[in-house]
Amino acid sequence: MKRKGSVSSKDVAREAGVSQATVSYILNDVKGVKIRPETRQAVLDAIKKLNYHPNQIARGMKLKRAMSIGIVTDRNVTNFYFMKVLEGIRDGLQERNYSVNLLYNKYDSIEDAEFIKYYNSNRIDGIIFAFASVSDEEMEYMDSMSIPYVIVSTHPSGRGIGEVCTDHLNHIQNVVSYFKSKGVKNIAYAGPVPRSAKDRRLDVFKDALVSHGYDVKDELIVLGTFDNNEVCKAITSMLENSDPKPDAVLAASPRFGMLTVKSCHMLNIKIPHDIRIVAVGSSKFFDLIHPPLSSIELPLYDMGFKAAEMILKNIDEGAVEELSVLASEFIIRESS
Amino acid sequence: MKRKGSVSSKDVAREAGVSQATVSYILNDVKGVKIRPETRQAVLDAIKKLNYHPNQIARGMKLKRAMSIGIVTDRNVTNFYFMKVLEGIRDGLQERNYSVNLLYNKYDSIEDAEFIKYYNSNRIDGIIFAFASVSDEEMEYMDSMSIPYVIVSTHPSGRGIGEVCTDHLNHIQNVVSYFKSKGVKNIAYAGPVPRSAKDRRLDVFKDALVSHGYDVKDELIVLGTFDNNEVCKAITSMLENSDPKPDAVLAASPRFGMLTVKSCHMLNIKIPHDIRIVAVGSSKFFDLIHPPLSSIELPLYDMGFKAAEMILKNIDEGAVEELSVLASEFIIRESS
DNA sequence: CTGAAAGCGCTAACAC
DNA sequence: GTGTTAGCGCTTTCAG
Repeated sequence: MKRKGSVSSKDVAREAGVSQATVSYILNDVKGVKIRPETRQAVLDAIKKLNYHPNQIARGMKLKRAMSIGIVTDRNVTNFYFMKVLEGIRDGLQERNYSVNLLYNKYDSIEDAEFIKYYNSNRIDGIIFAFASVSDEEMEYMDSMSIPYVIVSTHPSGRGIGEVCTDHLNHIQNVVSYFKSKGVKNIAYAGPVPRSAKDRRLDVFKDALVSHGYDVKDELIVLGTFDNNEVCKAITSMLENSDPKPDAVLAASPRFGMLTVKSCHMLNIKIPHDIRIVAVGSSKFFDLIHPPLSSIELPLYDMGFKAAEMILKNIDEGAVEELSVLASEFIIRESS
Repeated sequence: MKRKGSVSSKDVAREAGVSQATVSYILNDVKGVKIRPETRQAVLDAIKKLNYHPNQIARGMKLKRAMSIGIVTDRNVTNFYFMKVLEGIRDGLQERNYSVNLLYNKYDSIEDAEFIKYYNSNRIDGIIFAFASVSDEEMEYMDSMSIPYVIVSTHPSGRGIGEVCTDHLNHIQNVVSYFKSKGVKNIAYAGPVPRSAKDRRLDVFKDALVSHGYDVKDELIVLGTFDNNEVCKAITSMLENSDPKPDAVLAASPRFGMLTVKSCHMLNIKIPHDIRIVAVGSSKFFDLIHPPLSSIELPLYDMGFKAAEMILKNIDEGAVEELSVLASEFIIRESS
């Protein structure tokens, strides 16, 4: 399959009666180089006429840039987050003419991780880990190879630099406070088993309880697995058997939010009449269920956009930017 | 930011005491070229020792290939589908060392659509439209420029070649038949206003009704917009006011499935006791609600994978493959 | 202000 | 079997 027109800057130069260099100068707005207006116009006309498009591969070759960023995520990434973040990343990169190269985080030995290979073979100039689990080993390795990367995640990875996350934990206080203002007596928690000490959701929740004069009752805390059925069982069991019964639940993630609602439906518990529910996280789906689920919405698009800015800055200047914490928002829908 | 090692095939050649060409031959397993085992080994050793990775940009430059495929989708693509398709595409491309370049379908004039620009500037070698709306104008333009592209969608675009879709329509018959076997008297339909004559869901549904001896009752057909609230209103209104009332609903998409369930919850209609529901389409979310929603599951991963194969074939051989129709599956969960 | 020429890392004739 | 060499399309000194 041959490429159609394939007109090069050489063709443009010939057509305009100038040299290739001049074309390049004009195209890249090289500073310190002044081009006579009529020359510029001639070149511009030639470009139009020939429908010329600079070959980015060749450009990348010369500049030793792939003009592309690897976005790595886990397989089966929770759909709740990913697309919106990707949109932000895309737009952020687009402004500087970088493109999105989607990769997955799966490998046996770190040396032959896909994203490392891609970097080594010059296919990407840097990496954004988008809600992927990044191990200390990985970070160490990347640092040692001085591969530019940025991590976007709900909570800080501990790296401290080149990292985008949100302040959603702050809102847990607000949620508890909101529950209290509604006269809630017993607040339950449903969330995943913390996979690392960095995940502060449960701790913050407990603190919030205490600071609002609630007791911390372990039987009102459900820590679930990846298995939806098991989680449901755990939640329904808590809902039925605990004493006292909760009249509010904080769900630590979108999935747990959905499953809490599901559990209530199964037990015929009325939301928000019998029990109020708020989920941490964003999802379009919160509007597709009854009642619409209140939540702490993450600034997903902005997180992606910011991550894009960061990685480009990192690549350009070797600049290591601080941790960037973006504001989330407590949105009250009908479930609370 | 300088690149770390940046060792080239020239370095490998020097290290192994051979020429660059030999290195290239070995790396690419060029047919018709025999290499002495010890030479090969020496080169392989040198590669290991120097930690050499071929520069794909340079390679692409020589081969006039970007080694990358543009995946275009609509902004705000429904998360229901996209990630899984993407996974299939990725894996399909990966096998041949092509990568995924994510693009959005948004432009004023087709000539400066992002995907056209990307193609023209050699950043992508072909395009996969993944659940993006592709207009006739677009197809015409792409064909006239002989840009390789493949369309993956639920229903045929009408192009007839270079296209991946599913046989989910066939299952609509099965669903109606299933409803009948359960003694259902009145089947309603909830789906989006058909945006093109290519969308045969409603027609097929009507045919299925007739062929199973049901009457087609217009008041049991709800055609909704993109606005979730409006859709809910329309469905609840149908549920409450139609005479006779439906005791089953076929929802034409995941979103309409979710909204039908929501409407029932709002009206306190018991599923599946009072009404049975089946949705066309796939979503992880069907398991996160009560009751889990029966559905016609699309082979999303396979669709992506197939699309990847197709586009590569198209690029390599200029081969235009036929329409590929993959099998979907009627999965009965608890809602029906 | 503009042009000539070198070279990025790789592949593919064509030599030997 | 393996080496020589000529570019791919672009940017960028360095001359003029």
